[in-house]
Amino acid sequence: MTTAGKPVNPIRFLQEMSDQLTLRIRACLEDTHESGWSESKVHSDYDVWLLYEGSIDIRIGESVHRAEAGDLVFYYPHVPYTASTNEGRTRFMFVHFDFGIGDQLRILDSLPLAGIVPGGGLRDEISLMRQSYEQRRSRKSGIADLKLKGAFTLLVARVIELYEAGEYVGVFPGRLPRQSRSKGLSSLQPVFEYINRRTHLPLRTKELADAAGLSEKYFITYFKQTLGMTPSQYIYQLKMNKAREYLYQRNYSIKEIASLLGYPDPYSFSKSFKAYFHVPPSQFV
DNA sequence: GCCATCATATGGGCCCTTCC
DNA sequence: GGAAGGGCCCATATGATGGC
Repeated sequence: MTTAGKPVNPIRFLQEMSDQLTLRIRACLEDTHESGWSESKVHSDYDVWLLYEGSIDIRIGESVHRAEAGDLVFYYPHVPYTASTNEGRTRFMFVHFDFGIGDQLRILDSLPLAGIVPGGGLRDEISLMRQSYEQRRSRKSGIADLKLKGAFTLLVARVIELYEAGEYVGVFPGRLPRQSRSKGLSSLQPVFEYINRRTHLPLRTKELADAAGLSEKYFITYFKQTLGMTPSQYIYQLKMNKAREYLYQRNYSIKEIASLLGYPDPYSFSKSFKAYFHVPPSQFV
């Protein structure tokens, strides 16, 4: 997890906040088009296409990108595009979805994922996705929607993983107009670093605001706008995730963990832990 | 976009008792 | 002895609102 002093990139943030992430599929359908088909659209949510057959040219601004059969196309919200088929029939699955934390439904905007992901690195995940989709379509499983969501979560996670490994970087523009006015996660980078260096100490919002170079009140508003949670909620979740890890390691007493996480005593830590996990730390593992 | 004020809610420190 | 749980109280965080 977090190493003291090490910068928190958006992927590390996703990992640390994974308990709180929500992925909501708004629509998942297949489409078939003959050559000559074209559409110009702007979506209000994330949109992924899994191309089964044929190829599609996607124009965004002045640039044109070609997706071939097997590729995945990832669109970010509010980005106008024109898609058109080439020779022969084109078949693809499209998925509209939200991916976020709390009120913030566009948490992926901090990562350059929008673009055409070569299918080679996604073969297993796409296969599972198609299988789950087919089960839902044929109503073979009573929990098909849940399986589809699981498969799609794996697929999105794999795209993020490819980006993290340096094997893929999206080339489509991907910022919401509203967010382009703000500085996003990058301006909170000093705050994440500050928090990571001091998880063993009590942290005050005022200190974090100073680290960000903002007034305390504006910092809270800005933080919540960017991450969908308040600074104290973020720190609380971070500490609880760390507490869980320490307990799994079985190397520390409750008292030691309380101290490692900046709690003045084990009572306060225990109270916080139970409020979060609904189980006292002694019974957690 | 940024900041200030104010009322209210909440977290956390401390202490004590109880339980195992 | 270590940990849980509850009560009280205070400091701090937060939300609402409005101004520049």
